[in-house]
Amino acid sequence: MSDDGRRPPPGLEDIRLHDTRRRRLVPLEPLVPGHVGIYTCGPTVYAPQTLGNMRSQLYPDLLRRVLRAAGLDVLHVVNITDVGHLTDDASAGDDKMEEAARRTGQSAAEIAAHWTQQWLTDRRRLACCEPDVLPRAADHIPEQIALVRTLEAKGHTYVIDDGVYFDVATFDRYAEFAGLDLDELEATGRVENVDAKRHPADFALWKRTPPGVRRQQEWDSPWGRGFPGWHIECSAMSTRYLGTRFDIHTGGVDHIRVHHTNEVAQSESAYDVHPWVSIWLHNEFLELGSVKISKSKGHVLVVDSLVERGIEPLAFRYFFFQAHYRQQQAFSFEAVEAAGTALRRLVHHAVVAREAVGGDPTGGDPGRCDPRRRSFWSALADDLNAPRALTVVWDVIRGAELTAADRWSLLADFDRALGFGLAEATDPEAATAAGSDPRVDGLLAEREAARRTRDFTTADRIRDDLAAEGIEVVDTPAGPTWRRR
RNA sequence: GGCGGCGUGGCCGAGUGGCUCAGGCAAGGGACUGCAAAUCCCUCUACGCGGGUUCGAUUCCCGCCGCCGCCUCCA
Repeated sequence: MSDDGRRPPPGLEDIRLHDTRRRRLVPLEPLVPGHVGIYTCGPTVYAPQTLGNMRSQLYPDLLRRVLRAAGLDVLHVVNITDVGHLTDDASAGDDKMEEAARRTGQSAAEIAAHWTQQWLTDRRRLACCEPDVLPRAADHIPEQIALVRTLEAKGHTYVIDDGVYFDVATFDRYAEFAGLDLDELEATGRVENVDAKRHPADFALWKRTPPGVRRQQEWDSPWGRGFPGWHIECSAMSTRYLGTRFDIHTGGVDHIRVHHTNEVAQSESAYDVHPWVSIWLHNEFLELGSVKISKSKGHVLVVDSLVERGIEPLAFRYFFFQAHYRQQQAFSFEAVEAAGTALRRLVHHAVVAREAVGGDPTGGDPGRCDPRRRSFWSALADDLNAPRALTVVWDVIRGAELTAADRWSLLADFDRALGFGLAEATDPEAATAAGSDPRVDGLLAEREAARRTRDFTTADRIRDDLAAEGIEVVDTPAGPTWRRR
């Protein structure tokens, strides 16, 4: 799986990433040399995951690909939240899964299974590598209870009717991670929402099921029947698979303030570690703009929204690469279509080069290839600067001095990060071979006859008719060919 | 209100104190074609506004305007 034993390609010797905690670029220094653990906040599976959500899957995928290309042994954990994610922080808030079950009449388990599958399918359609571990919160209840007990034993919790809460006053660094002002937070007047909580920022570790209520998802615990709070699952599951300290934690910017702040508080309090996570990565949002309007009509923007418009999912992957992950990116169908056009051309040129050298990626002149290899990988080593990496791709495609061997050796190498599947791709511009459809062959022969007699009216009519059914006629010196559009 | 970010050519978007400052898409011109398509070549348009620092700012500083995000669940 990994590129063990390989030297990193030129430009990828020193990887720097933007750490949210330190608010600057920092060098990647794995806790265990040669190995990197990544924890990615995955979906809460009560609803479809939007294209915006998928952005926070795409950049960890790019990250893991880059790290593997660098010769590191990567363990990528992506969690599935199938319990405990509250609709609201107040005691009135309910579990999202439970609420979805009530709303749809399906069981929480059915809902979770369905949306988990949909999400995995969408990930694959965007060419994201399968996670190495895909832990589900509901499968890790004992770990979560154990962690709450540890926190309780160390005096970081208190119990109220509603459940067990983390006492942020017991963790000095609470405000540090997100640059919070706790006094300010206290003064903002959310007090009426927090009931018996000692501080507005205190958060649920375990929620008790009220007397007389029966939940679909509930477990016995030292604090009574109930379910775990949302934040505790990430601390518990990351520890289970990556240890009490690990290298990289990813998520969306929206998580910095609450979710990740709380994860840090729990984990550093329970394990007496600091920093718990070496590097925190957060992606900015996809800017939906006017598309938001359609969301209120009940249409959410998902991978299938693209497919319905005839846009292939991989176009969105290319679109994602066009902007830096820490920058908001303006979404529009037109922009993704444009990305799709660019990708189609990219694949075309890659396949032409690949065929020309019989698929052998080991050719290429070092004098011409190495500088470009360095440019590409050093762009990605610089906090995953995919837009800059793409410019190298186009330089490789357009560069007149490059041979097919140069091109394919470079593009095959680059595709380890890009993930467009260039080694297996078929040429999107390729013509369909004669003989594959007798009817089309017949029409083309008819058209050729018309062309020979310079009866272009007839010839063009035949071409137009074929175009109307999605068949594009392509004339070549060797005769006409065609392809479906 | 607090915190953070952003405003670049028709669109999406990199980047930089000066060196012809990306790349893609679109558009225009040319080659090729009977005409197209695809491909190739060429071209165009830029750094929100006002000050300041500087020999020189799109890039640094200040102010203003506009946009977005987080602060409640959210990727």
